[in-house]
Amino acid sequence: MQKGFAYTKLADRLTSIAELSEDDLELLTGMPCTIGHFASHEQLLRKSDRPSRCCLLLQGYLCWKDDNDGQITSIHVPGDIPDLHTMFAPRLDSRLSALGPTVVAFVPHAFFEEISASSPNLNRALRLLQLADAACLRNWVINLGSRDSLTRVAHVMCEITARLQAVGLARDNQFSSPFTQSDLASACAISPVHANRVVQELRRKQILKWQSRTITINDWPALCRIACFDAEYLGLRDQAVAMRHRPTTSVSSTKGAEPSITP
Amino acid sequence: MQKGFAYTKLADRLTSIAELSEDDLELLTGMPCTIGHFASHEQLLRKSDRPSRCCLLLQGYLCWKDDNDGQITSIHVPGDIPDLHTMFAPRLDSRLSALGPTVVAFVPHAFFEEISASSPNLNRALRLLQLADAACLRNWVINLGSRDSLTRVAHVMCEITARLQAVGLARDNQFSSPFTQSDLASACAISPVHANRVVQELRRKQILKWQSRTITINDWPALCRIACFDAEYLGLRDQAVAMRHRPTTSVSSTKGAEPSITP
DNA sequence: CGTTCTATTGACTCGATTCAAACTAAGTGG
DNA sequence: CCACTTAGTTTGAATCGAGTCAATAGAACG
Repeated sequence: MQKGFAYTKLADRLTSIAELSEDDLELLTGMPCTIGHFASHEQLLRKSDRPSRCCLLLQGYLCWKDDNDGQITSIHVPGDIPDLHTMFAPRLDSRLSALGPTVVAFVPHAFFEEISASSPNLNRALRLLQLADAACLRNWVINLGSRDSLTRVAHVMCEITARLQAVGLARDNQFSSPFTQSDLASACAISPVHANRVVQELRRKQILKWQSRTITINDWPALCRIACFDAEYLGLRDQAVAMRHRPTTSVSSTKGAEPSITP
Repeated sequence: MQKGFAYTKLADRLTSIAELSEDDLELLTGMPCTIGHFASHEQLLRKSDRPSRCCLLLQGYLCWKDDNDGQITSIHVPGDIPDLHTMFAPRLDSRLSALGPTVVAFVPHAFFEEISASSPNLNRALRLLQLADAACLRNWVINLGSRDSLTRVAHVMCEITARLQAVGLARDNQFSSPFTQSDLASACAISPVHANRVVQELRRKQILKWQSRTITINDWPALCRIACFDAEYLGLRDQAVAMRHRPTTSVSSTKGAEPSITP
């Protein structure tokens, strides 16, 4: 059951960026994995680790965080494989930590090697997954480099929302936010105090709500406008297509409700 | 002659990050390319382009620059292939421009596909080249996100120096700087005026000289200290090894002197 | 039901931006 | 070869966005 869940998450993500055949999806069902649960701020990978498996995020949020200053350099949502690059270069220069409670499927590097060798489609999809991460990084540089704090925060909100939606979550513009305002501040490279003031401004403008660990985007167009957000860099295909193999389910209900997997 | 020059640049760069056999190097010599010259601030790739070839930088500097705000997200030195990712996803989200006059070898995507298929070593080397770019991006995020202007500028200086040295340039801690202080400012996400003040501070502290389009690092250890620079993220192998197939030449003389290639 | 983590508020400070002007180097054409 | 033009660098003064510090309020958790 959990393995089937892991399969679904990966399939959703890969089909959001590349076209896969029925055979490709069939190959994915053979994915071996073990499930791991992590508490908020727990570290999945440290700088010294030399992993031989990847982390496929199933539920919650992960982030890459610099060892020295705690700067968050990327945020990941279910379906992502934040450490896919460890297949080719196992060296790490920062740590992978959980933002809120998370569920992860550990998949041996070997599996991805196999499917890359067997299917050109899957090989391409995995490469695009890596490129999407790189594109996000470039966008993150732009965000920190040339936008004021309000725009930055809005942009991070937009990115999270869009990426969740690409894998069938947050369809109603609402998603769970188990992370703190300090986490948001680390992502936007502003102080926690100022992050709070910006969030309040977004609330005052009726653009979003953030209460009881849930964020609701009330005015998506306005948020995008403030954020200068253009989803193109995410490399997503037509989103309707992306969900084709998986009819709409209750997944889109509030707080990122999911098949419950408890530790 | 020029083709041989292009071969050398690529070989230097690839051996700086991966071990290659004699056969691998032999394969590289078959690289087809056409040479292109560009003036300062000229654009090699625009957002709308869908290239079928890569740019191997032979001389000078290239940078990726955001279309909207001009933020520089990465800087490239000879031996780099800034647009290697266009092989897999030809979409661009920013523009590739020259920082100062540059010489570039255009290499068809097909060539890299061929050598990746023929040699696992080369395949790995090219993947590492992409990963090194991603690591630089992550580092760039940290630079903009959590360091003050002096540290940022120092860090960019360190990165350029280290990357030049990895391919046998700037061995005497001196290199040509055809870019302006405004370019440096765009890279560090500070105002041109402030960039100037920071450069002056580095000069006053006797850490570097910057005159007649040449930068000389007088106090490398001090610069690294200010910059919090640790070259590990560049993914370089032992630098002595990297240059093994190419005995020291006059390349290391001042101002990045090179076999002259004129338009 | 207290402890702890998170969010909120106000006052003060500071790094960096902006604007404007002056200065210098590097081309360009007569 | 010099006068003119243009691009780049340098300087000072005023301003502002964001950080810091410190104290309070509120929510979550055992």
